[in-house]
Formats: sequence, C-alpha cells, structure tokens
Amino acid sequence: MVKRHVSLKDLAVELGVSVSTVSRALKNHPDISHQLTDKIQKIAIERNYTPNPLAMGLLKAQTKMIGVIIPDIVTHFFASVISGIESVAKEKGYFIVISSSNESFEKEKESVDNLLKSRVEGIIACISQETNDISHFQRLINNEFPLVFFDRICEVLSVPSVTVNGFEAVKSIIHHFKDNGCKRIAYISGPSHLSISKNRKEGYLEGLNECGLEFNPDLLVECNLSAADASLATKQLLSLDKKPDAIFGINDTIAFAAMKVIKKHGLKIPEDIALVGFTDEFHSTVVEPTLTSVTHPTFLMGREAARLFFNIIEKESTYHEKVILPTELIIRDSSVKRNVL
Amino acid sequence: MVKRHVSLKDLAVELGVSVSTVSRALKNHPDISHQLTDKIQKIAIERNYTPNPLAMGLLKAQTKMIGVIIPDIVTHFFASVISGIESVAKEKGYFIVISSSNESFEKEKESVDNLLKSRVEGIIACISQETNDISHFQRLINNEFPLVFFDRICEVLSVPSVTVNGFEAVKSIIHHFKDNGCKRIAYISGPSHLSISKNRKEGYLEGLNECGLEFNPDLLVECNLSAADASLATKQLLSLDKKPDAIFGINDTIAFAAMKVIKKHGLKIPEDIALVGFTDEFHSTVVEPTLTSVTHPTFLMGREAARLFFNIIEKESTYHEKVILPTELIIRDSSVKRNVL
DNA sequence: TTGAAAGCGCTAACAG
DNA sequence: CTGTTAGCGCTTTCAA
Repeated sequence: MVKRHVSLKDLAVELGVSVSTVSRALKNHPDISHQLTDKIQKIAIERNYTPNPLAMGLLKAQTKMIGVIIPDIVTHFFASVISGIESVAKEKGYFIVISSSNESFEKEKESVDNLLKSRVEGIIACISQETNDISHFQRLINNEFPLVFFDRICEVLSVPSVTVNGFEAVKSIIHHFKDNGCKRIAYISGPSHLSISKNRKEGYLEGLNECGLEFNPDLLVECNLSAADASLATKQLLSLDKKPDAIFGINDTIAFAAMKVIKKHGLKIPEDIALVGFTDEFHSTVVEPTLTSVTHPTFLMGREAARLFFNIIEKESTYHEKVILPTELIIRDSSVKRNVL
Repeated sequence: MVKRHVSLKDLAVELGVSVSTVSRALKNHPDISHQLTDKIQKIAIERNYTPNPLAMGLLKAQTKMIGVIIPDIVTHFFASVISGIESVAKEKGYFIVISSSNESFEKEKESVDNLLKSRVEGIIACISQETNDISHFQRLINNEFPLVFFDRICEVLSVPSVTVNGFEAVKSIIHHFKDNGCKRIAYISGPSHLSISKNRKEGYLEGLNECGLEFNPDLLVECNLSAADASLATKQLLSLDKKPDAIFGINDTIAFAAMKVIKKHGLKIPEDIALVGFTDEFHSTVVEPTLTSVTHPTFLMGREAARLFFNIIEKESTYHEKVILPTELIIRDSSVKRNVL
C-alpha cells in the first residue's frame, strides 16, 4: 500500500558507501569529507529521507510521546489545556497522545495502562471526578515515572502540578456578591474528594466569614460535574424555603446548567438570583445575561503542565514544583444588581 | 529515571531459556510444552511484561498511530469529532496523534510533514480555511498513503470522506424562514473555496428558488470562520438600506457572533431578525433566545471517518467511499415569529 | 521441543 | 576519513 520510507541503507546502497558513513554525514560529523557529506546530504533530501522514529526510539529508549489523560475532551476547558500542552510539546519535538477517562475511574486506570504500554515518556493528567483511589498513580510515582497533574490534583501525592488559586478566586466572588447586596450565597460544588472542590469550598467559607455572613449548610450543595446533576442541584436550591439570592457554580458546565434552570423557574438574573461561574471567556459573553465569571488561564495551564513535565525529564530532577496560576474575576451582567449600586 | 521496561530477554535470562522460546510461549505456540508455556506466561505477568511497541513497529513496519489534522481543537465541533475518531481507534488498538493547523495553510503543510515523519499509518483531516492549494495532500494520494477527509473536503481529490448533507439542510432552513414570513434571507458563508461553503450556498440558492424568493447578492456575505470576521459580516448586513429579516450562519462561531452583534444593535431576535446556525446542541440552548440550528452528528462523523480509514488499511482497498451524514433542523426560539403563526 | 541467527533502521564504539 | 560490528526488542526462518 504505502511506499516504504527510504532508509539509511537505501541511501548507502545507492551511493556505494556504508550505512555509518551516511549516518555520520547526515549529522555533519567532522570525520566525513566535505565532498562526501554534501553529496550524501543532497541525495538524502532528494530521496526525502527522514529518520525512522521507531528505530531511534528503540535505540535511545525514548518515544518522544507524552500521555495526556483528561476527563473529557469535548469541553472548552480541557480542549484549551490540551492546546497549551501541545504547543510546548511541538516546540520540543514531542507529540501528545490523548486518552479520555470520560470522568470514569475505571477508564482512567485503563488509560494509564494503555499509555504505559505505548511507552509514553510520562503522563500529564487531570483526574476524573470518580477517582478516589489513587494507587494507579502511586505506582507510577514509585517507579519514578514522570507525572504531572493539572487542575484536579492529588494532594497526598508529591507530584508537580498546575492549579489555579481557587481559594482567592472564590473569596473575591463572595465579596463581589456581598457588594451587590447578596446575603444568601449558595455554592454548587463538585464531588467533595476533588481538590478543586475542597479548595474552592475553603474560599467560600473564608469569604463568608470575612463578609460577616453565616454559613448555611443548605446553601452548599455537592453534585457531579455534569449538566444533568447541576440542574438537579439548582432545583434543590430553588426549592428551599429561603431561596438563595446568589449562586456560584464551580465550573462552566454547572454555571450554564444553573442559568437554564433559574430562567426556567421564571426567576430573573441578577435581580432575583445573582450568578457567577468559573468559565471561559467566549461562552460567558454569549449567554444572556452575560455571565460574571472567573476565567482560567487554560492555555497557559497546559503550557505550564508541559513545562513541568520537561523539567522532570530533562533535568532528571525529582523536584516537585507546584504552580498556582492567577485567575481573574470578570464582572458582567449576571451578578450586578443595579438597584444596589 | 524510569525503570526500564522488562524485555523478552530479561524473562529469558531469568528462566534460563532462549528469547525465542519466551516469544513463542507468550503467543501460545504449539511447539512449546504446556509446562514451559504456563511457567513463562506466569512470570511474564508477574514481571508485568508488555511487548515494546517500538520493536514491534520496527519489525512490522507499522506504528498503530493515526494522524488527525484539524483546524482548531478548541471547538466543540472538532473536539467531538476527535472523540469519535478516538473511540474507534481505541477499539482497534490504535491511538491518534492530533495536529492542529490553526486554520493556517502553512501549519497544515507542516502538520502533514510532521505526521509523516512520525510514521503515522494514515491521516484523517479537515482542511484549514486557508487551504486552496492541495498539493501536499495530492502527494499523499500519489503515494497511496491512507487519507480520509471529513467535513471540509477536497472535491477534486478522489479520497474517502465524511460530510453532512449541507445542501438539504440549508434548503430546509430557507423553507423554515419562509414559513415564518421572512423575505430577505441573508447567508453568512465561509471562504468560497471551502466545500462546505459551496455546498451550503447551493442549498441557499435552491431554497430561495423553491420559495419563490429572489437571490440578492447583498445578502450573501463571505467571511473567515472567526468570531471577529463574523461580527464584521453581520454589521455589514445590518448596515444595508434594506436590512435582512433573517440570517443563517454557516457554523456555530458565526451564528453566535451574529447573535451578539444583532443584540448590540438593539434589534430583536426573532422579531426583527430571525437567526439560524449550524451548531451543537448544548450551547444552542444556553443562549437567549435559544438558537434554532442544524445539529451535526459530530461524534458519528468522527467514527465514520475512522471507519473509512480502517477500511483502507485493512482491506488494502482503494475504494473511495463518500459518506454523507444526515442533519436535523431543530427549531428553537430564535427563528419563530409568533405573530406569523 | 527448543535454540541460534538474521533482520527491521539506526547509532556508536572500535578498527582500519 | 571510512567501514565493521554490536545491540536496542522482537519475530521468524532454519537447525538441531
């Protein structure tokens, strides 16, 4: 079917020299005469020679592949992070192999296995929402296999990671709500074992505290990171005797789902309920009202994760750097109560 | 750093047999005694042996990798197609290497080169909006290199492809507009050399024809497939002496951008201008008004593209199948003029 | 029933 | 300056 790629041997035969001579000429080894080098390089280009990465990989025991495990590729957030990872991988001559866990613990374990089988040189991962047992990652660490986490991390594991300062971000959201006269601030969180859930919850509690608002357990609801579950969670909040006057959703899926439900209940945003999410720029401005949100530096998060990865494999260091990226609260219509200002 | 993977040789040494014996035992070759086979298989599992794909690849001259070239990964449409491709690749034991062209012709050529260098066994591609010269793909075809196009295809190239019935879809949109009393129907198209632009334009013209509406060149505007350009195009339409009373955008980027601009101009959707796009389910329902749109079977499109790819490499056939997937016009609020009904 | 040897494409140490 | 050789991990004749 496909014409075989031309090999060093092909060139060597054609030129009547040995394979090693061709190999050396191609890397400008000083031992080879200029004339020969030129001649060889010229014909190599003519014949469209490119080194066989499989052979190189075998020899050097490196595949130039990075495994990337994400919960779901069909999401602006993860697609953008991947894009960031890819951009630095490309600079380094690496390519990435993506494996989706679909938020499933079992699939995540499978992904690790498959990636290992493909001999990726390391893994950059965001753990699934189901993942509670982290022995599959522990195994990697025990073998000093390069591993980097981003966004949702395992705090108990000493691994380089890139996250976002969710604590500060959520605190600033609470202050913003308070400034707009909100008193009953609800938080729709993800599964409680996830680092982002915990982290943001702390920001929520501290924010309430700083604003002199009392924590009401009814207003903190945990749900899976899916639109369906978020809708249920929102309905639950709206069915409270004392409805919240503000809702903060832990990510974009949840924020948008909450928005739909609030509207469907005939409530006005922000007049009846102010809404803030953790989302991306684009879609926040398309919805109505435009959504106040904390924007992630997603692309940068990907680049940083990749940088940490290369730190490990290049320096052969085991230094465990934790990068925490800043976020920005961008205030739009969904949270500004005109009458209060 | 990383502990070396265990090889056949390691097992052979440990057991005091030859490498070939181990190799055979692992594939249940009848020549090896049951006892030995059992013993070898047991220890292989214990030592966590997995065959080195590089070695296998070298030997069999196959990498089990499929190259995927897309214009932009940070897009629901492409992320979803990728997800479809990945799902069948996984079933077949292949993995995919993604390369984004970022809608750039130069990057697309680079992607082809890089993918070829990585020895992918074939390429599944959606051409960039800049791509007019297709010699880089022609080269692949000349070498009988497995190639499949999806969505935006090269009609002049005889290559398996998966597309959507844009002609029919757009025709039905025009009829829908007509049923809602629209008479000045505008179409914001992509670059004219793209297959999807041409195809949908034909549906537009035929639809107008069928509805007894005259084609007005002012109402057909071409623009690049970016939000910025789509905004300009929309503004251009809104600045016409006789504004359109309906706009159809060729994809989601364009439809959402148009929506923003229309609102900003203080015009009401659908009362002043009805709007329809080619979009995904989720975001269409989040915007306000909810967007009437033609939904792509994106995941399926990915699966079909992958299926065509495996058809080529498995059957060693060169049969050029063209798959055309159905779409569905889902009517929501953005196009239904109540007063007319 | 098992082992030795060659070869996939490449590099590098060792000889000339 | 250039060639020979061995070896990366594996499969597959060919021998024993």
